[in-house]
Amino acid sequence: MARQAEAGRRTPLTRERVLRAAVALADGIGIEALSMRKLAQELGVVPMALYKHVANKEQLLDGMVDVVVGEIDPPAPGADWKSAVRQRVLSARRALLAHPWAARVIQSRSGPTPVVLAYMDSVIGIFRTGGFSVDLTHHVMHALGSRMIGITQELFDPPPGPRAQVPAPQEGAGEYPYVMELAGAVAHDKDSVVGQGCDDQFEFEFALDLLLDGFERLQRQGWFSADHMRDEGR
Amino acid sequence: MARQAEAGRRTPLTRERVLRAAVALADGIGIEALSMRKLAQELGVVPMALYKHVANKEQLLDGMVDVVVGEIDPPAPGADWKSAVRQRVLSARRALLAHPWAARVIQSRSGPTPVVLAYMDSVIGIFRTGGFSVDLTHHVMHALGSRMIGITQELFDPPPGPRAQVPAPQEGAGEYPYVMELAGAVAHDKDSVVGQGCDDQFEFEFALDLLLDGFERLQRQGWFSADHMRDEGR
DNA sequence: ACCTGAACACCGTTCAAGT
DNA sequence: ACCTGAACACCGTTCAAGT
Repeated sequence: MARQAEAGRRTPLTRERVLRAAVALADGIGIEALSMRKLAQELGVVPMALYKHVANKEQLLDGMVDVVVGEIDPPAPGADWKSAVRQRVLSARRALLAHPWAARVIQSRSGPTPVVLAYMDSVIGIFRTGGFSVDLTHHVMHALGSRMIGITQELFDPPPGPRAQVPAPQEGAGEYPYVMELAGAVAHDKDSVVGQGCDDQFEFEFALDLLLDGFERLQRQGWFSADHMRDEGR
Repeated sequence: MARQAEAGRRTPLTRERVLRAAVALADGIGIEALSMRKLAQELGVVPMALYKHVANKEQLLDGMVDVVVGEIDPPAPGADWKSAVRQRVLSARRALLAHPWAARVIQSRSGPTPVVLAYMDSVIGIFRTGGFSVDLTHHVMHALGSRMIGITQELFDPPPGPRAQVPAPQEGAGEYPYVMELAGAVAHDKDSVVGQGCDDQFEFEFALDLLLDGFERLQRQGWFSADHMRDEGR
């Protein structure tokens, strides 16, 4: 840390350097612990110096998201829409998994940065050139939601340490019979993988493929949203 | 506010009263602005008095989630699994929409409270009594993710004010051609609803039904996860 | 034994004073 | 003109002093 601070005093501060340091710091100490003050310290700089390169903390977080989104592989040329989308989304997931804070930060943003917008544009483009109507593309993009960028929308964040999200077997066995049945079966299934709960990659692909298969079915049958609207009002 | 503070001094503080006040305050001023200090002030009480009823702010947020989840309608008896799940999830969505901060707070929790666990148990129960295997139930619960509790997994939070998430038509028209095409079509489609962007309810039900239809198909064909595992390792 | 005010260790950001 | 230290207006929570 002392060495980094010293290097920081030599090399001039740039937006790029600020963002990369912020990403590394968040990787290290977690996003909640990341503060302007600590980031400045890490760069061997007075806190106010950061405000020359980012307007405020919100803009810092935007920039950090851009760094992570920049790590997503470019789209594979010449693939059919289904495997192209699949590949893109799974690559996004890999990028996000490398930065545990990224999914949460992306979701806390109130709007997309140009970099994120470009990513979305490319995914939309895959559907459109794959034969999807504008209408259907619109709805499938909503259906993908943040899964489009590799985010698993689980109900609870994966606990950082060893799994202990479900109450111990004896307690709650009567109150939550179905939860216990399910938890028991999962534990038995995966007892080769010590301490691990569910196979998150499998679950992610399961849901993704379910959606992609659904999209394919709708596209083939020429689905159009007007067919499904319930009355004039909408 | 002065009247509330006075009433607060009379009525003894209870966990219930603290939680209800916190929910009302978050509804009013937003979750970011909710602080232990402001909540205490609203109740006409010194900040430290709150710590008699909630251990810390995390536990306060847990309690607030429980209040919202308590507003979800009980399961409809005698319905088939598909409409029972559908009804439950849409009711959860109604409850969450009444408290704009709720979805974000639920997702920030690291584990389920007993109240949330009971909700999950009831949804799992619908699938199990509807003929789903433990295995398939496990995977469809993951596929539903937080949609199970009515959360729309959009990439960005719905902007509070009038929509302006996409850059103005002239700028970025060349850089994001597919985004612009889609945004243009949506704007044209819904120009009866002034200022509104997408029909969030329609999008939510579109994705939900896509998933439920997929679940039904898998259940009918006796899907089993082992068929789809790629190698021994998992 | 209970309650509570002051204090602690932080924040992000402003701003005026110094170079 | 630039840079930066001190200050402002907050946090959640601790803790010792007062009743």
